[in-house]
Amino acid sequence: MSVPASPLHAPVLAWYDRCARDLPWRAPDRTPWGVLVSEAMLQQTPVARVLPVWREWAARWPTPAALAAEAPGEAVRAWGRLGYPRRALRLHAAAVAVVERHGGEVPAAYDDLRALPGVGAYTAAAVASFAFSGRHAVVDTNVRRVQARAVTGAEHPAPAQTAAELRVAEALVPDDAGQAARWAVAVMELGALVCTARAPRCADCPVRALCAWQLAGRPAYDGPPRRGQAYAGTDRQVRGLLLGVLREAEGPVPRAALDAVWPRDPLQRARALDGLVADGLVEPLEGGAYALPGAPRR
DNA sequence: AATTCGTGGTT
DNA sequence: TAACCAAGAAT
Repeated sequence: MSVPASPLHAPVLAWYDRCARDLPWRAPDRTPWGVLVSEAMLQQTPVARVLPVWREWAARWPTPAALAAEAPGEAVRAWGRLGYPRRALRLHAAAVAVVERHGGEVPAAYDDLRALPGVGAYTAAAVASFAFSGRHAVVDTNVRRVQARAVTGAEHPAPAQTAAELRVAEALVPDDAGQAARWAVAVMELGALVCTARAPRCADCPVRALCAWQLAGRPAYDGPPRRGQAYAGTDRQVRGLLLGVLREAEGPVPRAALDAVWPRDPLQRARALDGLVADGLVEPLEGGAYALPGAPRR
């Protein structure tokens, strides 16, 4: 029997039991691989856009071995418009690594997960917690925001994660591993549904009475300015346009078809294409055509 | 440690 | 409408 270490635990856990979304990667029949796929897709991409793609992947590649047997370009193609397509490449590489290093089973240990391509501190902790009920501090943008408000009393967390934040998160992890896993998913869900960045639904918050930000009178954010993400006209936009052509094409695409999507700046276009090739997202073929990456040669 | 890396919905 | 924001990772 574990004693709650924080008054936040009970209300947040009760709220989660009542209000949690019914997401397929939380279903009883989920697999660790399905959890890992969901976490990769959810890095910087909203749940609503991940759902249909995740279902497609779950049906097509139900195991790491199934994905590992495909050409990496198929993962990039099936990634669709989720954004940051390097994630698709890394997830494919992670599947290969799981087959080679772990006999095709997604590992449960944090360090083994963290060593997989595309798996950073957050994702390793999330998979270890959600798929294996491991005891870890799972700190994403939602958790950072909930902590900033409920614990620290600030409207927004600092632009980058601090050591102090991690200490707060670790101090909040319940002693019992099963409870820790429930807490991890619950506090994250609270940040996603109630303690949102722009217009928090404080009237629906289970810890409103305990929230340091509420008790301080909801002071406005006074930290360093948070930079936005420019997109129009950037290399990222050009890369997206180029890769979009290759994704939609059945086979190799002539150079001219790529040139057509960004005619106004050949220099930038070349830089973007070179970058895609350097990242392994695009393969130059003999004869001047381009394609999504095929099976690695050995 | 600061940048780079997509895409689209919301306000 | 332009800005903001979304379960980050790698370098």
